[in-house]
Amino acid sequence: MKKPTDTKQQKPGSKERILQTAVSLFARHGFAGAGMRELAAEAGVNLSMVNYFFGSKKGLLKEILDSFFSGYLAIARENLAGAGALHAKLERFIASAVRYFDAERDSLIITISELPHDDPEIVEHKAGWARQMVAIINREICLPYAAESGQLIPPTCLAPMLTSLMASRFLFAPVMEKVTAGSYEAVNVEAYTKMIARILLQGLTEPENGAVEGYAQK
Amino acid sequence: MKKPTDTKQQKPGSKERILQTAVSLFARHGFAGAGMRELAAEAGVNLSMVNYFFGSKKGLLKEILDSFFSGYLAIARENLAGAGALHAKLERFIASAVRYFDAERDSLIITISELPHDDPEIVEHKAGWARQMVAIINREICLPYAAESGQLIPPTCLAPMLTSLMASRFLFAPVMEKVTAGSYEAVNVEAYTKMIARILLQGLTEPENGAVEGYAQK
Amino acid sequence: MKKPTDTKQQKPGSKERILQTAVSLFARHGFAGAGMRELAAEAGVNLSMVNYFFGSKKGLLKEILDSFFSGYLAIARENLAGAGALHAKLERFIASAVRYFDAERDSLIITISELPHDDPEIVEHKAGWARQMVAIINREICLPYAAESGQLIPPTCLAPMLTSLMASRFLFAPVMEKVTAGSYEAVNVEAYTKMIARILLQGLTEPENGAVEGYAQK
Amino acid sequence: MKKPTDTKQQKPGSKERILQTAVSLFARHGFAGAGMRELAAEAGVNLSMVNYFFGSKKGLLKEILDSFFSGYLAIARENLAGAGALHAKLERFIASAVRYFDAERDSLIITISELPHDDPEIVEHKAGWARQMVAIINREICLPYAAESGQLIPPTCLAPMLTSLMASRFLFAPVMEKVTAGSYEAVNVEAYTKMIARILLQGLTEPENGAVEGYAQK
DNA sequence: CATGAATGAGAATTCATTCAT
DNA sequence: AATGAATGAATTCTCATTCAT
Repeated sequence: MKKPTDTKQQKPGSKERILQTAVSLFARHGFAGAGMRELAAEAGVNLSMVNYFFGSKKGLLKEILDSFFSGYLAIARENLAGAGALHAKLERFIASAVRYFDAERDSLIITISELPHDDPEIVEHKAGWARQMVAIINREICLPYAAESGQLIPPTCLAPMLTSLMASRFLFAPVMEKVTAGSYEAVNVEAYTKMIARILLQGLTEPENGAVEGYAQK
Repeated sequence: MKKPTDTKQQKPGSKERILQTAVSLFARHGFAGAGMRELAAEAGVNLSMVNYFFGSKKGLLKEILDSFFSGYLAIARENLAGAGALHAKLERFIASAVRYFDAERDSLIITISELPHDDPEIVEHKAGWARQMVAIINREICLPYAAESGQLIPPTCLAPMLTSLMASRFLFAPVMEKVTAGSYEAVNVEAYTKMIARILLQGLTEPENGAVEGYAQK
Repeated sequence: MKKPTDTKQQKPGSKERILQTAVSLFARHGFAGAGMRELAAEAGVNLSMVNYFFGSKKGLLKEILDSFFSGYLAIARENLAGAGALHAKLERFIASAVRYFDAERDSLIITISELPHDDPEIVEHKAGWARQMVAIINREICLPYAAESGQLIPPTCLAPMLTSLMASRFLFAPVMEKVTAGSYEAVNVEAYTKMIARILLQGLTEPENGAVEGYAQK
Repeated sequence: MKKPTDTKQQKPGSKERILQTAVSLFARHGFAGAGMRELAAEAGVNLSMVNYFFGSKKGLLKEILDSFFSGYLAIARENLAGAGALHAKLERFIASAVRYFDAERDSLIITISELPHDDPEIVEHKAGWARQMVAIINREICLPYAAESGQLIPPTCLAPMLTSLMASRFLFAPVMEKVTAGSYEAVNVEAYTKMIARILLQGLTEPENGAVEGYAQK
């Protein structure tokens, strides 16, 4: 029945298409605000297929969260673990994470936006991932930092701070685009990464070197 | 005939009660995820009264956003404007803003969580407030900072960064509470404020003085 | 939206204003389709006033029906009763009735459109008026006509026919205006009256004289 | 799995059953006055099925209007087009149309009753059909009649007149039944058709032949 | 006369999900 | 793997009406 030459037949990859469409839709309307009818229509798939593949709407959300968290966690592990100066590791981590956030904007938005909501099933799911993340931050940043500086920053504070700071650009994007009438993207991701790294490592005061280069000013 | 104080009416403050309940409910379930039935029940009010007072569910959201944004904006104006060293003003602003975020946790969560969603009516509403905030940040922080350091940070980047950083604790709270099994609040707001101010002003490296005091460790 | 000479205080005649607004509103949206909120707003009156004056929405409808029917009945009585040739009386009646329909378009539309609907309370109300109308038509048209021609047309057939025929222009107006793109009114009421009288008295065949004068052709 | 003897199985034809029930219900209560709950209950169908099949309440109305108009239009085309004397064609048309109106009473009532209401979406829908009807009336009646008699009757006047006249019996039926206490149907459809044809072709005056036979009086 | 708050039922529509095919 | 019909609860919002002031 399958005709590979038939252009109308693009059935292969329904599951993947549902997932991608869901990511886009949940990011745009929020999880609760997105409808499965719209999802099915936009993915070009029969409505029942969503439940067939993912069990339920929540199942879809979990898969998206899992995918995002596991990627984020992997980046943290790769860049923060091992030997090396703390500030160098942090710089590497920020660069990788921001690049990841940029590539997975929609998943990031879903994850962050759904964070405060209190569906117990979902909260526990997120907590599982967060625990791992907090452990890494604690081991690789907080403890070394306390050792060398004497200052103790709890990882349950630092992890949110770091993540929020790096995510800010993407969370606020839709509004900021309206504010600047479209020129928001003028600051590219590399410049954005440098800003964050500088602020996080040196703070806003006492700049030692010149202006950040790499982002155009219109 | 208007009496600002409580009158002898049988249902004192229905409108106010609806608003407060909505804030709590939207923060817990998200705007789309909250139902007006539940809202009415929780506020002890007839379902129709919501529409009677606020026109629609969106009207309710707008009122919440307006209230939060106007307070945030006022704090920015009060603490950032006028003479004084940049870092001192920033420190003041952070202290006030975090205190405000803490007092208005739910409204903060609603505002931040709804930021990326794309209802045109709401986006434009938020953009109006954001424009004002960006203008202040630009005038009071970005421009002075560029003058003294030569570094240019666009206000459309800095405003989200600042806000996200200060909001992180509250955004992640429900998940972090699960992670630390309830001891998240052990870090009090003052300590949190100091952390943010230090990071923002001095960065994570080159600590000059001792550990942050003021938050207990269990 | 506001008349410059008129102040906000236009309270005299609230009842009358409600009635006129209701006529217009019911004609536009149908009785069931019109809302009392809209009515109150359009009449510039507090919602409760409608019930205060008319008891209920149905009471308002009854008053409108009564007003229209009584006028129609009076015209029938005035023009059909008494001596004179049948065709002369009919001609007079048609002229008066069409003029009346034209002046009371909205009430006519309400009356005709609500005719088939089956609210028992309203049906009985209408039947009361219809009975009187049928009696007149029978006495003044059907019986004389049967006497002179031998043909018996039941008044319960003739009354609807006459009324429908004369009302057709007004019933179909909104649609016909779209059909002819606004030039529907080019045929004025006098010409329309003559057409109906001619058709009713002589039929479409065997015309004896020239074209109807009095309506412009674009 | 199918049990042909199972009387519980009444699933086939849900869509058709909804349509028929809607016709009956809209005719009884008017479009706005009819509720979809009642419709679903009466059709023995889940409430959601209405939207599933017809998209919306309006969609249902459109389908009813389309069905009625297309039948009416077909009758006009079949009976009025082609060669033959005008009066003969008219007589044929009236006979067919009245028979059609009789068979589709409810749809007729819906169509006529909703004519004056001003939902733009519906008005345009109706205007599309009316345009076609007017064109036929013009080509097949008005123009030939003007040619042979010198009298010009605009089709936008004649089409409503004809339709109203033929519809009068059905529009007024519920009220007239109350007036005559049930004997309204005594005048059967054939007699009614003859009356209309006679009036339309010869008028009420100058009867040449005897009384109309064919309707019994009980 | 007039108002504004309040009510409870009901409006149409959409929801996520299921099931038989 | 895929479809379309079906379900029943839930959605937001509007309805006509009432009542105390």
